[in-house]
Amino acid sequence: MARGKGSDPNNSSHRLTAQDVARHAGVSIGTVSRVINNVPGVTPAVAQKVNAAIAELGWVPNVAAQNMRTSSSRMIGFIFSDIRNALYAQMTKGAEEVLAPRGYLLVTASSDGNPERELALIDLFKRRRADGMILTIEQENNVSTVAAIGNLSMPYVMLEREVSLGSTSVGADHYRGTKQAAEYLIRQGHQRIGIITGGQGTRVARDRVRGLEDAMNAAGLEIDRNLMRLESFSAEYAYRQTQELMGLANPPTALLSMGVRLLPGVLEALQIMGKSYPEDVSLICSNDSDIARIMMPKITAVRYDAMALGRVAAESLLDQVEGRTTSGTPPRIEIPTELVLRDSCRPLL
Amino acid sequence: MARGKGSDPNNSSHRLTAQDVARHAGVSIGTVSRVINNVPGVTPAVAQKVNAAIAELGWVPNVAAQNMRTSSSRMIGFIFSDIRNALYAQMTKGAEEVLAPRGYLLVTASSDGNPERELALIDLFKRRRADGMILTIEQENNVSTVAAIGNLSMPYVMLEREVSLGSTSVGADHYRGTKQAAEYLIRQGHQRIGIITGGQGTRVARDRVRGLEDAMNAAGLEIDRNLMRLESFSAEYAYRQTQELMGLANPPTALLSMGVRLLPGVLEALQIMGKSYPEDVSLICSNDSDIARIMMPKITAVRYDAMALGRVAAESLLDQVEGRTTSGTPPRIEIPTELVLRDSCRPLL
DNA sequence: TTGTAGGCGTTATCAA
DNA sequence: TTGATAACGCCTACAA
Repeated sequence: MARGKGSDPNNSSHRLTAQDVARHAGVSIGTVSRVINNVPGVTPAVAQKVNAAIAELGWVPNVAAQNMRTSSSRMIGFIFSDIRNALYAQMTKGAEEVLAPRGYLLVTASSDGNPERELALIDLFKRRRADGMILTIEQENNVSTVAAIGNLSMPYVMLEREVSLGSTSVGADHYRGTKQAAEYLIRQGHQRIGIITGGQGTRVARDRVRGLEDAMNAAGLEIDRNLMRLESFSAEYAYRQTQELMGLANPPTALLSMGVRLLPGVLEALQIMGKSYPEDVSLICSNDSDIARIMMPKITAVRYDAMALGRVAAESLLDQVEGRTTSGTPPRIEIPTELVLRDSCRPLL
Repeated sequence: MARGKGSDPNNSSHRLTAQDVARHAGVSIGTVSRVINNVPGVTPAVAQKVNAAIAELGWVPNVAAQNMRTSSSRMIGFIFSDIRNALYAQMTKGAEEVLAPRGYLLVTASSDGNPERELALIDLFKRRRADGMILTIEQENNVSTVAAIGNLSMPYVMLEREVSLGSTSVGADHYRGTKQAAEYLIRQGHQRIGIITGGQGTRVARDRVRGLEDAMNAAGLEIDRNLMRLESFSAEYAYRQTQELMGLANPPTALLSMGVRLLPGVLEALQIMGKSYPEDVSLICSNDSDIARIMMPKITAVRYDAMALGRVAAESLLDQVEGRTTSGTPPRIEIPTELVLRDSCRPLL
């Protein structure tokens, strides 16, 4: 079943090689190789013959053999927690868009955020002789993970993560994004701003918290640590923390939901408590999503281009892989964020 | 940058091979091979020595060489339109969950629904000597695509698609899912049921339309073809068609939104027209999603397990790859659907 | 411009 | 049980 016999005319049971093509075309194997690799200096007529033979026999070069000879797999590994997270799917699409046209195979692998699995995946891509890797690990400070990365003998790029190894890192400007969101709320008179986010031990989380703090400090407002819930990106976490925050004697008047998967949890919690936004609490989310656009009222969002993140990471990685690393390669590349104003915030003034 | 020197102690500039390990362990290269492949019959003490040498040198076998020798890549290709579609991300995760533990690498590739790109991707996986493929092509009746699939000399499984080549196909039971949804609406007194969906030329679309038709016929209701909008899965399409349908002199009293990406378009159209559900129109969507659960009122949905789809496809494919194909392999495997009742439908009686 | 032949790093067969 | 050695299919000097 589903095991065709191919379109091989002289259907011998032996797998086709360049040698067969050479024989069929009446040339040598070297010429076949030159033709398929576009090595200049082959007589057009000969190339013609070879291509005809290739087409007629239906031969495809054995990539394993090519890889072995050239010791390059033309394969890039991309490790993250879970492809079902829309963010990673978008990054994957972006990376694929730059890698595929250049002949590289992008291979993604989900770690479920498990550090041991991350180690195993890094090892996997080493065995598979990937030409490079894009890494979005769970914790930037996990010793064994960082050690494994440090031992990597291939180029890599950290995506939305940063380790102290001097490696190139690509990420969105969450600092500015969060600061801008907070400033917008503060301008509307909010003084108690809650934040729910995850990614502890990553630059993403640090940048967001710092953005909020800097905005508060600049406005001379007091920071209430109890309004910061920083332990997870899951919807369930958002659900519980929203209930806790809104149940406080002195609840926040505005809430920052920073992380794609959090918003459904926040909304569900508000619904079950009979609270509504922006009346009971002003709401800003990150990243932008269908939900933010569709909900009534529509939800103000910190938006950034996740596909660009993947694209830029891939480009930067290829620069390293192909040895184009311009002397002053920036160790950090930032993708801008944008505050999309909608109807989920209420002025308190 | 990001180019470690590895943990290789005797840091020679030459890449490690099994030969180096053999020398270091004082055995022959054949023994090294036997150890890493767990070939029975190696003296434990010798295996010990070899493993120590491997660890000390930090050697990892060259997969390209292994692939070439064994002519197996332990790689499975998965082609679909776009990884950003949540459905494909879920299928990918499901497939990865069965393939990874068994040592197979899952490689996904987005075709953007472009038949030419599908052809190129099929060719790509042939060159890369994939051990098998999971295919979710755009049109089941595209001659060149089907020809390419027919010429495949490797096992494959069609996922949510079906071609007349006798190949195994895995899919959700959209027929029953849609029929059940329609019956539920009919029981509530609806007689004019609109449907928006895409995937023309795929079994998915045929099954859905047939499900609706059978339910209508069984109830002795007349089918209005003008209420069927079957051309695309995009949100924009849903947006336009919803407006058209609801703007009809005699609009549908219920609407089936069959396709993950359609719902936001439907909702946006209703909002802009100042219509609301279930008052102005009853609504059922497929697949279930955060949006369906979070919107107020919550939206009744045809749910199915997309990860299971990926899992089952991968298992069925491995059965073929590893030659386990039980004589009576079912050519079609169906994943059940379930109607999740919520608050988006209004009885007309 | 084209042919020849060595070697890439494994696995697997055959002896020892 | 272990060692030597011939493939696997291609690329690439080097020769012709």
